[in-house]
Amino acid sequence: MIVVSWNINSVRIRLQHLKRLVDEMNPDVVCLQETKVVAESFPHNIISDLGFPYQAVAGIKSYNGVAILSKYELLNTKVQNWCKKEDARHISSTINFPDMGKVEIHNLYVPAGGDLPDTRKNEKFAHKLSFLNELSKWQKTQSENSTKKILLGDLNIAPLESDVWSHKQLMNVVSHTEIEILALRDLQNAGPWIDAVRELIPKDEKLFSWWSYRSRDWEKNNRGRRLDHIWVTENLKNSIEKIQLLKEARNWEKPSDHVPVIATFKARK
DNA sequence: ATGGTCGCTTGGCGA
Repeated sequence: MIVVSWNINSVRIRLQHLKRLVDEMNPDVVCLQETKVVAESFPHNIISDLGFPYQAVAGIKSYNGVAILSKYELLNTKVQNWCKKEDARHISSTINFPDMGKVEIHNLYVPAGGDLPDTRKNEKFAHKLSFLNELSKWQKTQSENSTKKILLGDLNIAPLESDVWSHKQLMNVVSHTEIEILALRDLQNAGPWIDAVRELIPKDEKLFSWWSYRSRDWEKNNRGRRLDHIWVTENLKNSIEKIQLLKEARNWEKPSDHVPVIATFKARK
C-alpha cells in the first residue's frame, strides 16, 4: 500500500505533474491539498484515466480544496467543516486495501495562518489555532478502537527544529512558533497519532517538504520547512516500510512549492 | 527591514 500526500497548488495546472508522480511511484492513493477548484470542475475523467476511478473531492472557488484519489473504492466519505466555515479543508474516506484491509484516511489542509503570529492582531492566525483546537477536541471524542487510521496533509506547521532551515530564525515565524507546535502536539496526542515520517527518518536529520517560490535559487539556499505530514495510528506503525519526500519534484517545470510525501506500507503478520 | 513568486482570476487575495 502506497499513500501520497501532496499540496499540488492547483490540480488543473499540474495534471502532467500528477501523471509523472503516478508513473514513477505507482501509488494506491493520492491525497491532494490546494486543488483550487470547485467539485464540478474537478478533472475527474483525466484522473480516472491515470488509474484513479475513485475520487472524493471537496472544493471552493479559487482557494483551498482537498481530494482523495484511489485505485480502490472509497467508503464512508465525509467532508468536515471547522470554525463554522465551509472552506474545503478536511475530507476522509475508508479504503479496503487488498493487503492492509480497511484503513480510514483523513486528508487535511490546515490554514496557513497569515504573517503575524498574534491571535489578537491577525485573524488568520487565530483561525489556524482554532482549527487545530476544534480538530483536537473532536479527536478526543473518537473512541479508540482497532481501526487503522492515517491522518495526512499540509498541516502548515514544522514542529521539530530539524523541520526548518533555521530554528533560531523561524521561532517567531508562523509555522514554527511554540503556540502552533503545542497545538499540533495536542492534536497528535489526541489520536494518538504517530509521525510516520520521523518514525523512519532520524529526528535530528533536516527534512523539508516545502520551499518558497520567493527564493531565486531554492535548492542552493535550501530555506525549506517540513509542513506536510503523514501520521498513523499505532496499529500501522510496524507496517511503515518506506518514507520518501520527493525533492526532485520541486525542480519539475512550473512546480508546486510543496513536494509529495510518500509512505509505503507492508502488511505484517 | 523588505521584497522576493506563484495561482486564480482580472483587481487583489492568499500562500
